[in-house]
Amino acid sequence: MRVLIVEDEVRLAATLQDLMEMNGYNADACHDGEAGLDNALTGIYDIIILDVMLPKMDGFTVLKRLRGAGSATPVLMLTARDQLSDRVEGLDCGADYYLTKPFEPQELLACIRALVRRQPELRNTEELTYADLRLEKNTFTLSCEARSVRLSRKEFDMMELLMLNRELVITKETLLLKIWGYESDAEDNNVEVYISFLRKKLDHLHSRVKIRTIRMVGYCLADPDS
Amino acid sequence: MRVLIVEDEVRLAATLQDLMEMNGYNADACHDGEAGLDNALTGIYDIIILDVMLPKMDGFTVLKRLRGAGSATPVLMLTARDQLSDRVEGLDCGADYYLTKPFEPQELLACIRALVRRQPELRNTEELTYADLRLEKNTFTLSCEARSVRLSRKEFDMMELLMLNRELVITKETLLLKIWGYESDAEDNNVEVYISFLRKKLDHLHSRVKIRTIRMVGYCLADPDS
DNA sequence: CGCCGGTTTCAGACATCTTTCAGCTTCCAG
DNA sequence: CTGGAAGCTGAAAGATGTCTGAAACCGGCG
Repeated sequence: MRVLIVEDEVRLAATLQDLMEMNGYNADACHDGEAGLDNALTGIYDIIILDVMLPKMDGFTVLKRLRGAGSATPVLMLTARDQLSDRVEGLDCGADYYLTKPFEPQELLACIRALVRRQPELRNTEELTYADLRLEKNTFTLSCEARSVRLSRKEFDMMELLMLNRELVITKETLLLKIWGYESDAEDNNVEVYISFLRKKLDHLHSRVKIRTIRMVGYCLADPDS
Repeated sequence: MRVLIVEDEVRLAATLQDLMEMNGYNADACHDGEAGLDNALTGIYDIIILDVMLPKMDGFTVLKRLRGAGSATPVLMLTARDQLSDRVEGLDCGADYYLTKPFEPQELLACIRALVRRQPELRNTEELTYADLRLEKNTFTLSCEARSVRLSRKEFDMMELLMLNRELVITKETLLLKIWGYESDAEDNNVEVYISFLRKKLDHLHSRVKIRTIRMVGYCLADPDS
C-alpha cells in the first residue's frame, strides 16, 4: 500500500511519512504542487494526502488536473483553512475526504483506513486468499493448509499485489513502481529475484499455486486445479 | 438515487429530506436505530445518512450490524459530538465520512456527491475472437474450447493482424512492415516461418480455423463452417 | 564491534524466441 | 511433362529474456 504525501511544510511531511511507515504503508513525500501532480499521475499510489496551500500549484488545481486525467485514486485533502467554501470546493474537485489541521494522527489513520476500505480491490481485510493460499496482513505470514512461512516486507508486498490481481497479468514495471517506488534505481532483475524467493516459499508450502511468467509482459498467479 | 436518513430529531430529518429531494435525490427518513437498520438492510439505498445518537440502537451499532451483514452502501455519519474518539470509532466501524453538526447544507451535498462519485473501474480484459478462436491480449494466449497455447511476441502480432483482418487478405509486405518494422532486413521467408508456427498451433488447438495462402498475394483466415 | 535478516548485485545457467538455411512440395506456364 | 518460381518446414545457430545461487551490502541491535 503506497501513499503519496504532498505537503510543503517539510517537517510535517516528514512526520506524516514516518507515521505512515510506522503503520505499514510505503510513503513518498514531495513539497510542491507540480511535483505532487507528476507523482500522482504515475498511478502507483493507492492514497494521496494533499495539502491545499502549496508552492507552484495549489491543491485544488492538482486535484482537478488529476481527476481530469482520469485518475480515481482516493485523495485526502489536508489544510489549515476551515472555511466551508474550501471544503465544498475540495470535495467537488474530487477529494474523498477533507481534514483540517491540526488533526490527531489517530484521526488521519482512521480516515485512511476508511478510504482504503472503500476500494474493493484493496479492501483491508485481515487476510487475503487465493486458491489454497492465505496471506495474513498483520503478521506477514503466508500459509497453505497447516504449513506457513513468514515473508519479508518486499516479499509480502509482491505477494499481495499478485494475489489482488489474481489471474490478471501484472508487469514488472508495475511491480517495480509499486514496490520500489518511482525514484528507486531497482531494475527488472530485482523483481525476478523476489519472484524466485516467492516461488521457493510456495514450493516449501506445497501449495498448488504457481507464479506464471508471461515472457516480455509480467507475472500472474495460476491455480492448476481451476 | 435513493438516500436513507436516520435521524431522531424529526424536524432536522424533515429538513434533510427536503434538501435531498430539492437536489434530485429520493429520500426516506426514519427516527430510530432499529428502523434505520431494517431499512438500510433492504439494500435499496445508495447512500445512508446516519446520526450517532439514536433511540433504541445507537448509530455505531447500526453501522456495525449493517457492515456485519455484508452491506457496502456508503454511510455518512452525522452527529453533534465532535470527540476524536467518536470520529475514529465511526470511521473504523465502516463509515465513509464523518460530519459534525452544525453543518451547512452545501457541505452535506458536497459530501454526498463525493461518496456517489466513486464507481468501480472496469476490468480491462481485452480479447479478440474469430470463429472458435479467442486471443487474449494480456497473456498472449490463443485458445479454442478448452485448449490453449501461448504465443510468442511475433506469433501474437501476426495472429492479431490476421484476426483483425478476418477474411481480408493481408500481404507479406504488410506483415513484414507491421511486425518487423520499416528498417528490418527480414524477408518473406520470416513471414512464412511464422505462418508455419501458427498453423502448427492451430492444429494443436484443433481449431477449425485455417490460414489460407493466396499465392503471390498473402494470407487470410478462413472458417470452413461459415 | 559482530551478528542478523533483509536487500541488492552479479554472473553463469537456462529457457524461449527469432533468424537462417537447405531441402522439400506445390503450382503454373510453356 | 518439365522447369522454375513461390511457398513450406525441420533443424540448427544466434539472440534475448529469465532464473537462481552466491556474495556483497546495509541498517538495526545486543
